[in-house]
Amino acid sequence: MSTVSRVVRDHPDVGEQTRARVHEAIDRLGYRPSPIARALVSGQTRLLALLVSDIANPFYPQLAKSVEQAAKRDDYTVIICNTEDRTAETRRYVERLLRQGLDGVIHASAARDEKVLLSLIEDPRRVVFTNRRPTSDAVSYVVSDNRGGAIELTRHLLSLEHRRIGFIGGPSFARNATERLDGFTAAMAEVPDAVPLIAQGDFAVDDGGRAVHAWMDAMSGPSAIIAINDSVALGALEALTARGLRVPRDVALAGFDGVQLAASRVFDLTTVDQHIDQMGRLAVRILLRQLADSASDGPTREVLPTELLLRGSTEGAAADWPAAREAGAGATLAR
Amino acid sequence: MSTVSRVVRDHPDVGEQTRARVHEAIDRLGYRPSPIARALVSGQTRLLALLVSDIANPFYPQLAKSVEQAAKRDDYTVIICNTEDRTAETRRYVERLLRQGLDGVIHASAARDEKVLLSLIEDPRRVVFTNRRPTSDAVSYVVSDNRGGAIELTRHLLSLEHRRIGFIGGPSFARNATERLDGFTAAMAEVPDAVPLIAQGDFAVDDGGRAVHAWMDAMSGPSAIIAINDSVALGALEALTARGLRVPRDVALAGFDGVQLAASRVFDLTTVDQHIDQMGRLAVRILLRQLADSASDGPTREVLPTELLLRGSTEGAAADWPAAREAGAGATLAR
DNA sequence: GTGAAAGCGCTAACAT
DNA sequence: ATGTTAGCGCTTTCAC
Repeated sequence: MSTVSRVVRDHPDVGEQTRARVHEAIDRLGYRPSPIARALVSGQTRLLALLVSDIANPFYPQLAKSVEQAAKRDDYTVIICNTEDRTAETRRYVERLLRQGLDGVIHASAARDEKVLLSLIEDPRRVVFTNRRPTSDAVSYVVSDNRGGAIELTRHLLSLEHRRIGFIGGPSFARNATERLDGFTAAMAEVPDAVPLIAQGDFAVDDGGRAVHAWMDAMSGPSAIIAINDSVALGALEALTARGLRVPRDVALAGFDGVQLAASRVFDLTTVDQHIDQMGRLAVRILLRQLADSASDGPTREVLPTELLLRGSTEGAAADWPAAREAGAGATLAR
Repeated sequence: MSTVSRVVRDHPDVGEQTRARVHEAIDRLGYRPSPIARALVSGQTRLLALLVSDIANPFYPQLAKSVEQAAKRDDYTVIICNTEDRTAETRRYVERLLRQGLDGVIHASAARDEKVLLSLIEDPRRVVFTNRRPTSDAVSYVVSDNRGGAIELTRHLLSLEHRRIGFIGGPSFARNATERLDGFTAAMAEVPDAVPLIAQGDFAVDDGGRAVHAWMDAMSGPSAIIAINDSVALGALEALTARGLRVPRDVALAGFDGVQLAASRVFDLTTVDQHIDQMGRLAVRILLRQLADSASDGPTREVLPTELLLRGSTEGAAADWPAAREAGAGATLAR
């Protein structure tokens, strides 16, 4: 019995021929070890949780796909958990899954739940943060260079002679949002007559619309808008369209993330590509390494470069504000 | 020990005061039963799998959300599995998860993998199909009235005087696709001079574009297009836009599913609403009932009514074909 | 009604 | 190098 166990797990202490005989018997009987029994004694289930704030945001399915693919190569199963940025949800999921024998967690939407998660898990090596940088410095993470990406994008808009630039931000508890805002602010400060307009949002499509309407109602609209992510940019595009403003002729528009949808000709949205797949794969690799090595070297911190993807929504020449504001019909899309 | 077990599971055979004493001890010691040990002996893990063909198709995240929410009310955890419509993936997932003690499966993308799944699971009461109707009649399902929805949509287009109507279909192994095609064909047959144009696709965004280009290249374009789902409609819209054709003025366009994105003003897409949330909730309810009741009444078969959502992409009057085909600039969106 | 004992399918420690 | 033994934390007979 224990010999079988040794063979199955490729333990060295087993004779050549014994191993062969056991292997023969195994696939003759169609024997499969029970992960449950194994989990009971070893405490390892090969289950990972991926925490995301909103699976309906196209960014997360893309991330989930890459995480899932990377994990399954090492025979791990990924459970996607929708936190909606609510700490209670994080707690519910993690408490439950921990009892189920969860091995590790990738948190792609660290927010106010960061401390709860860390205290629940106890061992910080069982967690990797991604997308949003954690505040704790005892834990590994893989994030994009959000600040740098925002700077690059903002400078591009400035180079197009935009001066009044609106930034539709995210919630202050999300580090990716604050870092992007920070980059925006820094880049704007480099140009004397640049006027930054800042709106608060919540990563949701509707937030984009709200911000646009508020600006335009106040007759103080920007000539270019940067949205905190591609979904919000979509909401902004909707609102602009509804008000008869054309992109990019009346208002330039850019997003952040680089979701596939943004590349669609219908949006043709300039955005900052996060290389989502790479980020997901790397997060998995780091986590699995930490789970395997008992050696406790410090946390791994990766900041991936972003890539500015120039598309039609910011194309063309300077914007002289206030933008032409013919009401009514046919809003034209990029190009 | 066994008494504790009885108390935890609300077993009747336990004295009033004993129960009280045990409860007291339980939350004094902070005792939590181990699902793993429980699974080892009972064979039940409260784990469900949700099989989907492509999590990046916005339809599935929406479905997953509703399934997940419904399941967690009964303390079940849902694992989302991306099959990409490949039987091998289904087998991999299900074999693995079964060993992990999977309790049940909701398959939202039944395809060529149907038989494999059923043979792997053995007990058909552990499976519920949704979205795509299965061929087996031994198993429960919840699907929309795809045929009826397609008929209603097609008739609407016909009532707008469209006669050449294109249908961008899905793969023949997907029952929802064939049922929709069937409805389309039936409705077209009701009108003598109606000319159905049929293209094959694969539920992906690109398929919409391919079909449009093929039709338009052949100079035989339809005046209205029905896409097999909202994603494909997006692809079609892209392609139409690229060719300088305006929706709905030059070509009317409609989708199927009712994903949130379709409601966006940027698309303003007429579509057939599947009531995704309701479908997901119902699938869970049926599955959990089957898992609980050992009584083996036959499979439950639910066909939910769809709802035609009229929006700007099919708005307005008759289309006289061939559509105006000015090349070049500014494609205008609906409204 | 309650406790004792066996055992779910493995792994780890120990003996051989 | 291999077999034996003792659990992992529960549920389930089976006595009492």
